Amino acid sequence: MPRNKSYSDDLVLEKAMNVFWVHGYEATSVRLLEKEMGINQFSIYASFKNKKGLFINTLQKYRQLVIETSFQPLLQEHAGFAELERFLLNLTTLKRSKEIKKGCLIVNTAGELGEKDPEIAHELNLYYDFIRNMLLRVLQNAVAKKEIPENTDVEKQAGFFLGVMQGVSVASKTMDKTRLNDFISIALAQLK
Amino acid sequence: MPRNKSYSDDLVLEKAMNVFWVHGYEATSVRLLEKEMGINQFSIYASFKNKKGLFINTLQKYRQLVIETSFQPLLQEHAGFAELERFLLNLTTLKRSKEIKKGCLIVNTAGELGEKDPEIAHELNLYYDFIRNMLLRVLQNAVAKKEIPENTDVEKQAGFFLGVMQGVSVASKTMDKTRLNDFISIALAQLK
DNA sequence: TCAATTTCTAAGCATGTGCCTGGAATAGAG
DNA sequence: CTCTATTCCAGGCACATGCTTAGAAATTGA
Repeated sequence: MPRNKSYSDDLVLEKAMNVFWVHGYEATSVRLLEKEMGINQFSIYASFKNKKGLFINTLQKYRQLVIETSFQPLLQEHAGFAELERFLLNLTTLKRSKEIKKGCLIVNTAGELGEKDPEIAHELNLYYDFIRNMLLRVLQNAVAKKEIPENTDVEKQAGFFLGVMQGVSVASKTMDKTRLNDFISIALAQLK
Repeated sequence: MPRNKSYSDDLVLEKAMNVFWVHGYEATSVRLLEKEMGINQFSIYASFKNKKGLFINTLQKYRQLVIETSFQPLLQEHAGFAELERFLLNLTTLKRSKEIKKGCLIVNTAGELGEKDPEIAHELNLYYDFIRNMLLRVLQNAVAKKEIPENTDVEKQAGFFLGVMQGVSVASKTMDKTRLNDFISIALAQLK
């Protein structure tokens, strides 16, 4: 009986994600969103409740998307030092593509909103925990494969590389590619 | 002949700095500024031209203030590894004081505005260049004092620690103190 | 074909935004 | 004291903000 939606929630969500990614949360207006998403304000509020609801959906979409693409090499069962190295060095070219230095949406959000909103903070923590666990597994694999010393404190190192990733995200907005590569290569070399 | 100002530019600037620090640039309204600075909007525009002008003055004030306080130990002529270590470990307690995780104003701004505005971007670069040079001198001292290996690539290391500092700034908003300490201690240990 | 049900459109709400203006208050110079 | 330059204050400007609502348009089952 009902009339059908003329748009896909998933598709417009991806467009919203890019808007938030470029402008941040506060600086993104609902007017701009409806323009870029190609749907009316009414539809935005009907599908995602309000601006914050849309943003949280956006963060979830981002996590899903990054896991499906960038993180894929690190999520392979056998991923070790080589995969970590390639992944990190890839970041420098990835983040700076399209002449727009967008950084990581999650890190941007942590920087802008921190823990001011509990729901959003929860979303950030989900992301960070996922990364920490992923890195932990990679480092354990690297130890098992004898790519890094046996006595490596993999827990600490996982936290360290999470910090490095956050640093790369903000540094990518002001550092040039060479310096970013230096930053990463030192972080990696330290694993021996 | 003129009537005298009833406020000190420097003093109200410091108050403005704290407002921008907590809320970021976009989310800080002129109404809130006049309230916290204790002066009328007219006076704000008379003294600092407009909101952006005030913000740029704020960034300069911040740089000056940080140099006079936090960076002081590192700017001593003989500052070496010990000073670097104490400085970095201090960051974790500093940034998280007052239950508010403000991070570094410059890094926050880089995250929020990136290079969207050239004047602001210039201000950020001034700050980063200053830090890089400061770190470079400290590392050179450390080499001279034989605290770290002679063949250390001090230029790269200076860039590395600048990246670490940026990472600490954003990580301080979500990581607990222990993890932050782990992050920093690994970065330091890597110097051997 | 028609009625039910949902989507969409456009207009508008109250409030907040950065910035400006006219005139009162204040202080120094003559 | 008077004149004048400057600061301060109140109010207001045009526009942007997040969000809502009434009604038209569209799609389905009966």
